[in-house]
Amino acid sequence: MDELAKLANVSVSTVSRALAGSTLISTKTRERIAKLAEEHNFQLNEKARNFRLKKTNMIAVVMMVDIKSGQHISDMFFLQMLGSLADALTAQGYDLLLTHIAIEDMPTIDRSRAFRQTDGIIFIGQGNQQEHLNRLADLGKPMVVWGAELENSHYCTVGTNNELGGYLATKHLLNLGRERIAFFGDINFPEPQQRYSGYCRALQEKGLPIDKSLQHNVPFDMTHANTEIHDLMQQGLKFDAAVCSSDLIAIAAIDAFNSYGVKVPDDIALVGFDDIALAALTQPPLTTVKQNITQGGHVIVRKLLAQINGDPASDTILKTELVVRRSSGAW
Amino acid sequence: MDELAKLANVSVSTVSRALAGSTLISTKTRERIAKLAEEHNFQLNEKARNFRLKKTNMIAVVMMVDIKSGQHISDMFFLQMLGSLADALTAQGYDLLLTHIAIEDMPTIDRSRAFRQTDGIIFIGQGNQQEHLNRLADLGKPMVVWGAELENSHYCTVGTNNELGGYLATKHLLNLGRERIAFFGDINFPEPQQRYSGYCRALQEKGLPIDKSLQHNVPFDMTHANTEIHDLMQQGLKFDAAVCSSDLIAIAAIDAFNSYGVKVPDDIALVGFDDIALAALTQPPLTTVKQNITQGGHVIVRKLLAQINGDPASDTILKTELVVRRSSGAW
DNA sequence: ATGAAAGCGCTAACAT
DNA sequence: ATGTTAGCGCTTTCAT
Repeated sequence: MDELAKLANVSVSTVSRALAGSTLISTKTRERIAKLAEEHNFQLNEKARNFRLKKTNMIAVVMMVDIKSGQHISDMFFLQMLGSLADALTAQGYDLLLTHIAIEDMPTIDRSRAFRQTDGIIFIGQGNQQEHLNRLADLGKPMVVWGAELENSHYCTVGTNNELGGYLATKHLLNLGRERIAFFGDINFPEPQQRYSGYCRALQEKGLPIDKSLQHNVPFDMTHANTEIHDLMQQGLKFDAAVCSSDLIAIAAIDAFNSYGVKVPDDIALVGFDDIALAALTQPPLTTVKQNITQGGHVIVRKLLAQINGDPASDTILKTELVVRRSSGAW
Repeated sequence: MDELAKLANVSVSTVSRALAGSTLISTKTRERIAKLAEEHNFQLNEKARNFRLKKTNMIAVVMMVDIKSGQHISDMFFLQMLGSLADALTAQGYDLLLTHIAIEDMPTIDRSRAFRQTDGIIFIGQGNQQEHLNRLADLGKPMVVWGAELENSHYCTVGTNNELGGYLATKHLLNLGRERIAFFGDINFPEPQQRYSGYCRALQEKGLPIDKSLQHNVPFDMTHANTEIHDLMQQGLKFDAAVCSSDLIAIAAIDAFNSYGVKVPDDIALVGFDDIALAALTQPPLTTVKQNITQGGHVIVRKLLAQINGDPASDTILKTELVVRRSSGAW
């Protein structure tokens, strides 16, 4: 910048202002400097700028990783969300710092570079870490969490209407004449829990009892989910339909059922959750509750930037709908 | 840090050195300062540090996005790789800056913050952008590309033995008595191209002719792949096996085949590529060429850090193997 | 409309 | 073993 100033026969301040597009500088000088910068391929030093402005123009996105499985909370869904966030952030001039954190390390996340070196932080999924997330939010860091809206959370959440999703899925199966409907999803986690609430509401509305033996805490990781559902079949669990807390769980279920000669949808009708691209191409294709990922990513970024600008940000619950394909036996 | 210095009755330099663990400082003082820092919850200002050291401790990971489809080059595989890279980088004290770039923007990537604000850059997949990648490498930026090793590339590549993978897949099918083997993968891209070479070698070894009508430039995006394979079936392409350039293409193929009443593996035997977690749970489960993603991520990071430290980094071709499951009809 | 000068928080060469 | 000092490249207040 110093060199540019010499070349243009002005001071560094003028160059700085010109490059920043300040109206204090005459249009002529501004253009002259812009041209020189271009010619000499001058690149502003971002590190110095960030340092001076105490900004980073970076947002951390945290993927929590399960200790046991070593797997991401929600594979393909997560990737699509990441793409959507990357797009939305780029459009706003922010970069995306991706952080891979084991759940066990959550207590010390506020000391991590990812936390300190960014202007805001996004969590995709809150796991069962509400307490830690509350603590972080109390530190005053701009923060948005994708997932279920919770009663006593101190942070801004954006998520699908999980309760409605669970309700729609279950009602769909009930309308098709299924009566013993299993629920596969870990209700110790907020999102599956809300989906389970919707499941219960649909049953109650129909005057059916809630049979707790039909709910199973199947994990999100598809390999482990598969093992778990195998075990259930082994134990002789009887049911004619299942609501799954993710599409990958549904896929894991189809495989487990096949091992026991149980056909989807004839013997067991299935509904998934997410509507990832894969859902349309499984055998059979999945009836599933759609989460609007693109919209979700954009809303998350909007809420986060609002906070960075000092504005309050309210929770958002996105609309959802059922996508009917063959796995539920509707046709 | 100024405050800490006052509290400890030493100079800032002493604090700086103590916190950096310099042996110049007596153990006693060092411990005293460490304790004070802890007590007062002192956090070193990374922005200032990075500025001063002209380092960022950040590595950019670029995901190229296809203009046409708006889809990532290779969904699930990509996510697993991302996780592996995030782990390896974190272990080395680096953060991961994720960049989502449309292929059309490759010409200007060297002006992006992602490029200028990081100590190194990783590309997952080189698409057909070899020229641009060469140009970037010539700029002297530490850089590693996951993908095929190419004759005239100026950059360091790490990748699977694609040729061998294609060979193993094809030979496996030939050994099972299949003779009209299709190849699904876009050979305008280096990796599918090398896999196709292996395919050709296996056929030639067996004394069979290369029938170009059996090779089709099916895209990586599974939805588009599905459409494409539908078309091929419609056109009445006759074959009894297929080597697919990714597991997702294989899954898309199974769905397309099912629409025409064609059964896998009875009517058509199938081999995929990647061995993503999903491959074991599709219907039928996929025989596939395994890419060792975890190892790949670690090697990429090692090669990149070598470059950052000024050492030369050579290309690496990782071992690969065939994982046999039901889709190839071996049992 | 432009320039001079201070300073962001840290590190490191140089001095003691 | 510790302190003094300069300076990284930029923005911005204050002066002109």
